Amino acid sequence: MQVPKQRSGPKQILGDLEGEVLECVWQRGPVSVREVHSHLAARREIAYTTVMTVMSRLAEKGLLQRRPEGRAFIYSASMPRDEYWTEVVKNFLDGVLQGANRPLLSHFVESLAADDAAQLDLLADIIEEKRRKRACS
Amino acid sequence: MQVPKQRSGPKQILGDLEGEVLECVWQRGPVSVREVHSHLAARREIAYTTVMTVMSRLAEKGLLQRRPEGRAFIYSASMPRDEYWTEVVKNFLDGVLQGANRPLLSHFVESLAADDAAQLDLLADIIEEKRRKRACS
DNA sequence: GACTATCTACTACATGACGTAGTACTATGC
DNA sequence: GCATAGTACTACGTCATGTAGTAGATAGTC
Repeated sequence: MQVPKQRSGPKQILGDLEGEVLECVWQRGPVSVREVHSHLAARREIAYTTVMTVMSRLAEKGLLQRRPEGRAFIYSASMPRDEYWTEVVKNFLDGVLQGANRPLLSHFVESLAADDAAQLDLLADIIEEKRRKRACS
Repeated sequence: MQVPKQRSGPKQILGDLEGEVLECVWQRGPVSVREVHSHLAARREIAYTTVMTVMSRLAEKGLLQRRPEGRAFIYSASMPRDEYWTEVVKNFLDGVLQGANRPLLSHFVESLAADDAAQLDLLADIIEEKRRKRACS
């Protein structure tokens, strides 16, 4: 039995191409449509106007900002990658962590430790802090 | 600037009605379409066949299982709520926690503590465990 | 000026997911 | 036979996303 797959990375709550575009803007921005298109087209065929439409829609959604420069628009991300992800995770966790159980927390810690053991230490520090703060109130 | 809203609860990766149906099956299952329909219809107008379709689709997706009983089907959830949520969160976090940073972790801990301070202790325990395990290897 | 390249605005289509729900058919009970 | 109950089948609308062509305007080059 397969649980429906959550998408990962910036694609989380965006379409695949949207996520790819956003990632590109984070890495290279401020950028024009042409630049993003060049970058994407290096790997596959995609029409210029497809890229342009997606960027325009992302701007409508507020994830990208744009300013005119000559005849073109220059796009930048509306928030840094870290900030975006913090918000995404925040929203997700706020809805889910009520009644978190041990297997869930266990998995969370494992995911963290798998990447970088320093994260575990960081998390432990944060928790100590919070518990200290709690003990004082 | 508003980050697109993540949906919360069982609705996370399902539609609204799908999530509601799944929740109903968890609470009352094994159930027939009629029972789920009665429960949902208590609060608003909804056609029997709408409920039936949604349940049928959830079964196709593998989230519900069904067995014939007389002319009807009896539906059950394919996995318990906890298990489902663990999987959902697992998939989400696996894609996101690479390069987790301090603000993100801070928020995570805060979300946890806001609900139930016991969770913080539980998490601290789990971390200690993992760090001990790490120190032994 | 003509031509070419570049860019956006405008437009449109397809697909899939989801919610919605009626109709037809069948089986069962009275 | 009639009424009820249940599924199969069917269909439609909306929305999000990916896809991309065309038209028109602008700028640069010859």
